[in-house]
Amino acid sequence: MTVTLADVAARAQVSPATVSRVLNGNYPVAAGTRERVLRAVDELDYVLNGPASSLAASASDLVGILVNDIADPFFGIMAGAVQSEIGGPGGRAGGERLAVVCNTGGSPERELTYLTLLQRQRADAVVITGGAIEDAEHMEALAAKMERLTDAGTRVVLCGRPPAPGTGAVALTFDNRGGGRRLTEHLLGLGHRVIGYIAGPEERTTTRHRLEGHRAALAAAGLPDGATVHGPYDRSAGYDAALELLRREPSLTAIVAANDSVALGASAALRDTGRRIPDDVSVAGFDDLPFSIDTVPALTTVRLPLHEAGARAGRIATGRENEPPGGVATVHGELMVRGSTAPPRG
Amino acid sequence: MTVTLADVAARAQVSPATVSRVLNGNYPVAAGTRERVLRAVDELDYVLNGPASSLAASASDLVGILVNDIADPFFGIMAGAVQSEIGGPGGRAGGERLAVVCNTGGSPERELTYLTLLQRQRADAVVITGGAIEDAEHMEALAAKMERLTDAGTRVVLCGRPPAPGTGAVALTFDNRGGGRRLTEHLLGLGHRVIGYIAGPEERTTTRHRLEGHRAALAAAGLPDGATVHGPYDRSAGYDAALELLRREPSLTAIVAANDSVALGASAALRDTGRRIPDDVSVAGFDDLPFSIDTVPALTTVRLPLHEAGARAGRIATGRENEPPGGVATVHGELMVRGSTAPPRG
DNA sequence: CTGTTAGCGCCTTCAC
DNA sequence: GTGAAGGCGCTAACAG
Repeated sequence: MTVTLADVAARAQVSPATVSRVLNGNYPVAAGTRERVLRAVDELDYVLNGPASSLAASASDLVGILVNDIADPFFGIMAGAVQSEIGGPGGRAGGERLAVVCNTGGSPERELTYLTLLQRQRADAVVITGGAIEDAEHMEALAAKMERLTDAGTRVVLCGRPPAPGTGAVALTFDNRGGGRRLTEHLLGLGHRVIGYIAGPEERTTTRHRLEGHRAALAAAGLPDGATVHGPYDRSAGYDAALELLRREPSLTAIVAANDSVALGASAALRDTGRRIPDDVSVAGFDDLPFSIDTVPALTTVRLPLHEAGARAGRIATGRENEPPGGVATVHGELMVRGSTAPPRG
Repeated sequence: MTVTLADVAARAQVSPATVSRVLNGNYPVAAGTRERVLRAVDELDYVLNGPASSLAASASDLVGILVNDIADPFFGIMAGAVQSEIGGPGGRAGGERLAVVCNTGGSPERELTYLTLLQRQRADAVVITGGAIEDAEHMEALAAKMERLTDAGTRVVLCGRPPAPGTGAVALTFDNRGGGRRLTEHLLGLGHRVIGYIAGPEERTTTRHRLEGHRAALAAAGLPDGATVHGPYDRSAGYDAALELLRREPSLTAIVAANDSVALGASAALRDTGRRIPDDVSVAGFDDLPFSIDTVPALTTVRLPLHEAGARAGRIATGRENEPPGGVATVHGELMVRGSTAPPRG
């Protein structure tokens, strides 16, 4: 008993094709006819059948967005930005595209599964956010999957992830290495010599690059690698890791965290153990999430233009912006020096 | 070109119908046959055509989630929880649902537009998060739309929004009024008598209920309404509003904010104007977002079980949990007393 | 500018 | 347990 295009056509006394043309707006239709059709649509309260259109046109208005965790503002900001740019005119059937957000939880299998699901939906485009997992087998499977997607006409854009050559995917890479390096250079410049590092999970490009940047700065200053602890990118991991660092290196005067959430946890651990920031220990994060400016003292960090990057990814994904030369663009971070870092005592 | 079900059938030497049955797993198929089919699927790298299945089966595996702003953890947490329960990857073929997250930005029109888009996709279910807009015309249009959705078999679940009687939608309502009341009672108990209130945008149920709870507590204590400023639910609005409150009511000893982000901004304003929290002014928020425990001092607030509520909404939306009696359940908040509130000086 | 004619790829009664 | 047909609702050539 659902209303179909044919019903609308009958009521408007035109052919189904004409109704389709009016609804998709990509074909010339006489104003009077259009008027009649739209009125019929309204009167019958007709809603186009998406699956049927997609099947017939072999194209859908779905855009997939892969994120590690949508509850994490790092991903939420990018996802929101992508979304804000994928709609608008130019698309089919009113030009309204829908964002399918997929939480991978950082799991390689789910990443692949979601891409298959998106492929099944014949998604118009896919934006994959966040760093990649550095497992040879998975990388290969992922590359194959991305290649199949691009072959099928689905635009694939990596946002905050290194390029995947040969897959046809466009990459907006974050300069995690450079940001990590500048951050540590800042601490070295303040006079710190014993710096603990709380890294993210192993086997992730983001983790590795930020750590490499940190160590590059140390090496350039003639210093050896400091104590390092790995853990998830969340607050409680930062808390635990800070305690561990303090145990292993009681003389440290600064802690660099892999991201702001981790830095938040580390700060709490320092406070809970009676240390003051930055008087006793300086703390720095990465990303500059919104809350970072409101910590006390405000967090020194590296600002990543997450919104801008996501928006650009969305535009490229929907063909509203040309892809960067070579399909790769690097997005740089900006060092934000705030109150949580200061010269060491003594 | 693209591999279809028929290709798989040919390779496995069975009929298309059999392949369909294997893939959907809902009909008995001989083990040997299934084996052959799955091998063919694998060899041909076949991926089901979602739109085609949806059309034929007149059902899709898409679940819509409406949020005001996915970059806001309040919504991100709920969206993530819904997603974790709707049966994404991990299950067998057929039970894999995708979440379509729609950012309404709090706009009534976009809310309706997205619902229409979801209806067009023949979404399996729709979860609408966050408070409702209290505009008669919009409420009516929204109710009509929800009714049409439920009539078409789409389950509609409201998460953190008052019930919409007669629409067939299930509601998990937040007890904003009760939470707001308990929070203010806490401040009154500490001895505060001049309390400023930073409310959310007008014409939203969440705003109104929290404010009503606040005023109910004041009234019960025989106190008149205090100074109130309305604004968006974000940090900068809180900053500005706090300055405005201080101007209008220099003697206030406490500020209650409509939510934690607003409280964060208000706190910053207090600090920037040389006031100490809670010594000079107590501050309280609402929601207990993850960052709230890490502010200094930690924020007194009302904890809303966002994850639990979202997860439950997801289960109800996918029929894995029965709907509550009468289609309505109230979710209560918990007062979290922390360091940002203390007795007023003097 | 508008109607006619074929499918798009799959699911789903029916038979066997 | 499996195959054969019909149709889901729409779009996209073609004509006219």
